[in-house]
Amino acid sequence: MPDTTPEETYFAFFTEVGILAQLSRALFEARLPDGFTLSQFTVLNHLIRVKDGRTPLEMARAFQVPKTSMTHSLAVLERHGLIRLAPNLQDGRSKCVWITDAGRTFRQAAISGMTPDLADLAARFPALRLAETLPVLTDLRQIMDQMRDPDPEQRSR
Amino acid sequence: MPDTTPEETYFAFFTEVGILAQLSRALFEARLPDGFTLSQFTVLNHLIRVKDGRTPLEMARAFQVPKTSMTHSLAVLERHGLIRLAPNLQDGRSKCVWITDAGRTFRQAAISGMTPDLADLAARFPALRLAETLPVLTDLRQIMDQMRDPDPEQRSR
DNA sequence: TGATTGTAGTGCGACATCGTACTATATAGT
DNA sequence: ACTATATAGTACGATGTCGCACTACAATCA
Repeated sequence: MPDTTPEETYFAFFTEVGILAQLSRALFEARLPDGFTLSQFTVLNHLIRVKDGRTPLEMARAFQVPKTSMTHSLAVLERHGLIRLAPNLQDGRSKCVWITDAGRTFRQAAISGMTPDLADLAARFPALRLAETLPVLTDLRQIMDQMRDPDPEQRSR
Repeated sequence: MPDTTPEETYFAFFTEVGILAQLSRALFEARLPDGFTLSQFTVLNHLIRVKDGRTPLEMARAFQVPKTSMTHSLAVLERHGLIRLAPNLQDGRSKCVWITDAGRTFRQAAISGMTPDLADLAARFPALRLAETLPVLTDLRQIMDQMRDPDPEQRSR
């Protein structure tokens, strides 16, 4: 291909990333019970991978979503008994999010359900090729994270 | 890091891709007029990059979204005069989607608006590093595309 | 301590996404 | 041609996303 400007490269890159995100979302959601959402699973996963006991706002920031969206996701998860919202003893305005046993079970079941799909994928496309790109993706993500509007207010995204 | 299974690599990869998609979406939408959506811009962009005159269903498949979502996006774009829906002479059930001059202008303006952000990004993170990952992303996307449920019905995603 | 300002979470409304069910047209089988 | 089946698009309703505005509490400062 002829000359490609850096901007065009970024444009193409984000286009691919967007499509891949959509495809993987579909893949994952197909393995979740009924109408559970990827965001809901992602929250549960975060509570285990990172740590639970954090506040909703901290989690909203971690996921780059507005806090109102996080409120909604947490409400759904709590309604299903997958998390528990406890008062924050350090801050009366705030809360702490804890995953329940049911939540752990749910997450584990979801992961078990997806693993065959991922294995299938890995059989057709070597994970090593992906592993090579991971550092690039991570670095870019961190840079974009720093660049994003440091708006101290409302919006987290 | 210790042993990593291929499934874990895929899991981590999709996690990064998801976050990057979210960050780039925010970046792009911040440059679109009022309440325009990334999906709407993406449709316009597709009409120029690929070709207009296609049917809504073809476009829904290209974007991996359900046809009802495409109906909605097209309705919004048509209401704003950015596209035109013409009857399909080859198939009375169908339609053809054409971009209007206003649509071309809108897309060009949107791209111009984003270019500085991308240039800014490119200044902090070399586009070349991204370019190296592009073939991997494209290959994976194509494979996932082939794998996806060839459900002849309803759902396109 | 009282007043001001900042922050965490939520109620609400607008809009996007998408599954179900329906209509209109096309295609296949006889 | 006639019937059965498949397909393109849409109306509608349920739910997710998110901006705005509000309340409760915290932190700062005099």
